[in-house]
Amino acid sequence: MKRWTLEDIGKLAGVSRSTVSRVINDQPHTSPAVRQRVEQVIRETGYQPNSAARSLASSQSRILGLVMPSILQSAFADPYYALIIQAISHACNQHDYTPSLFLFQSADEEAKMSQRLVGSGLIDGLIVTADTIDSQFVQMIQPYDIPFVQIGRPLRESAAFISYVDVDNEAGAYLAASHLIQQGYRRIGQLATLHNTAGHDRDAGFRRALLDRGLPIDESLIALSSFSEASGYQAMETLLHQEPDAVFAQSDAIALGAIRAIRDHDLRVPEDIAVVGFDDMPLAASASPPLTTVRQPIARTGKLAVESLLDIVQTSPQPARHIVLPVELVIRASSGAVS
Amino acid sequence: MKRWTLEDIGKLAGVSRSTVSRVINDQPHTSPAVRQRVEQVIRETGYQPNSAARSLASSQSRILGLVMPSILQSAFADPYYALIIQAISHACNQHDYTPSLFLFQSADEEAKMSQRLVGSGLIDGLIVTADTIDSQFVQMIQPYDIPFVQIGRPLRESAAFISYVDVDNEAGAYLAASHLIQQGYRRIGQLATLHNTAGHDRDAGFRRALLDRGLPIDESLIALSSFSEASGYQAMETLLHQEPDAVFAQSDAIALGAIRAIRDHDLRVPEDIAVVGFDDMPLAASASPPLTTVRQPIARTGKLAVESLLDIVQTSPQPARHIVLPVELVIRASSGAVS
DNA sequence: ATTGTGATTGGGAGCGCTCCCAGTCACTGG
DNA sequence: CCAGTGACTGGGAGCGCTCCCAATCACAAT
Repeated sequence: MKRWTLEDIGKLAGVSRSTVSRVINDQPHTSPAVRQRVEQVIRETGYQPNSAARSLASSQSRILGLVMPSILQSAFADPYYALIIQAISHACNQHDYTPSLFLFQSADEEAKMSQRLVGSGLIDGLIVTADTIDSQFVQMIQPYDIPFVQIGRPLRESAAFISYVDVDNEAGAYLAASHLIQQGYRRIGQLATLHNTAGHDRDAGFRRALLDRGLPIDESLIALSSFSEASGYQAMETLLHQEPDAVFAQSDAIALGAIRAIRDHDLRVPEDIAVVGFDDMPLAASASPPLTTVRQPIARTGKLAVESLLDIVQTSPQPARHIVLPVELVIRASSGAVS
Repeated sequence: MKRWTLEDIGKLAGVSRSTVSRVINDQPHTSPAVRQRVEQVIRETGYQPNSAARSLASSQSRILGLVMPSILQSAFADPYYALIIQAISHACNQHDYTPSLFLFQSADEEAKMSQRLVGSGLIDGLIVTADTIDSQFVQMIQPYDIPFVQIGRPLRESAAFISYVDVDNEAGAYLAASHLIQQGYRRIGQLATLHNTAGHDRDAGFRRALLDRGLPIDESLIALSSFSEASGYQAMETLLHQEPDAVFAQSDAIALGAIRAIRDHDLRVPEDIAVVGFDDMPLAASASPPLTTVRQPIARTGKLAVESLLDIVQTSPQPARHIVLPVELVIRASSGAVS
């Protein structure tokens, strides 16, 4: 299978390299007749432009980097990442961009790779799921003027200069907690992760809901967890000593772990303890009992991250944009509201 | 931050473009003194070779494609994929390659993208997690002589000409079933997925174990599932009617779903029904009860896939290589062998 | 018929690298 | 002392595209 070049195609179609290029790039100034002939030849030959040559000449690679810094290592198994990766991949496909993956296993690897990442022109832009460590990684890439957007609000004050896409974690947690309060629960616990801004914001929303309804905030009812099922299980076991009548888990994985812990201690959900999660993962609907949770639009998040990034890549520098997507409460059996 | 070129660096170090190139690519025929001076300048300037130019001149992109065809869509949330992606990413980092992700949402997208994928020279090689649909995708890319390896044995007879890395699914299932038999269970069910070769091989191992011990194979004790927790739950509910005393689930996710179903029906694991899974996902150890399962070396699978692929990329055509990794049975409480 | 206008078209000049060959240099052996 | 031998080094010639400008052409206006 021969490797065709623009010149070859031009020769076959009886036109010049330039004209073929115009046809391929959908540029104006080509007569319909010529265009058609060229397209015909391209179809017949199965010609594909060489991407290296394109990149070199245009200094655009049409590759986007998807960066997940080292901290996430353990949490990476959370289906959230699978979904966000899927969404980003799909958006890239649609825009004829290629997503490349950069998972760092250690700070060293992170430092070494990020140099190469931004200096070599390999990628046109970066999507960073940063969380806690944005400080390091983002600061490292700042000097290079490479376009990037974060998924999730950055922790640092530099946030104003950084474009990001996030969901309204605070409002979501507020909804979740309010719902529990409305159901009549009073000793409402929280399984919190303060590792990242999502965790902080959810914590803030939780507290605001309690305050709004005049409930006291009992710190002993807040147990720390990380974003995993196993960790949720452990945190819930601790929390059980405080005898909560309901619990807001900062993610569905945590909630599932909590439910397992509750049941292992011969208590029932929601009769003894109601549970609300966050994320609305596919598993939430089919859990036992079906999980009341805050649905966040993961697919939209990924899509918007790609599209914002492309906007920045394709136009000149522009002010940072901050997108915050709404969330909604999905009420199922685990919070006692439906039988 | 200036974009340096080889020529710039050469000028600064008082040598030619070619010499700098030799230093960067670790080629011989450069005096230590010169080499050192050049390296010094590179360090000071933070020079990074332009990858587009490199690719164009060398016709090597140092990018590897990771392809997950459309069928997997739904199953993608299985932590297996997160782990394999992590392993591949890590191996790529180590070898200075960049992994790019190609997830196809539909057969159309698959067809359209795969053209671009193999024709444009964007990638040096492909890792395909193919399963059922290998027939289509692999056949599509065969004509282009692009190097690729599959993860998981191909279904088709063309298997002999395709390089792959797989785990010994048959032996694993055999171990699992034998273990149950040895524990004294007799009505042993299976939650099977026949979607891919892994499923077929596990089924084969399961049957061989029963035959070897002189147990009858009762088809009504085999329920079909796909690779998800929810699906495992449903399949187990069906299987419950047959009153098995033990069940082999073809994946941990399925096993977890099965356990949930069993408990929802007020039965106990392992007292009423013993459960064995497959994969040894992180969750398996911390499940309730901890899950007896077949551990497969996912990280090694990914690493070997990358390394086999690089072997093919970097050397001339060679016979297809078939790697089958061993698995081991990890005995925990869910099979009744330990309290 | 002549000039002007805008839409098309062709080709030169790179993009920054690798590959290859020819040239340079210091030594060696005859 | 000179050809012969290596180890180095420099620079030409692309890789296959995009970008830009000059050239061409058809057609309308003068």
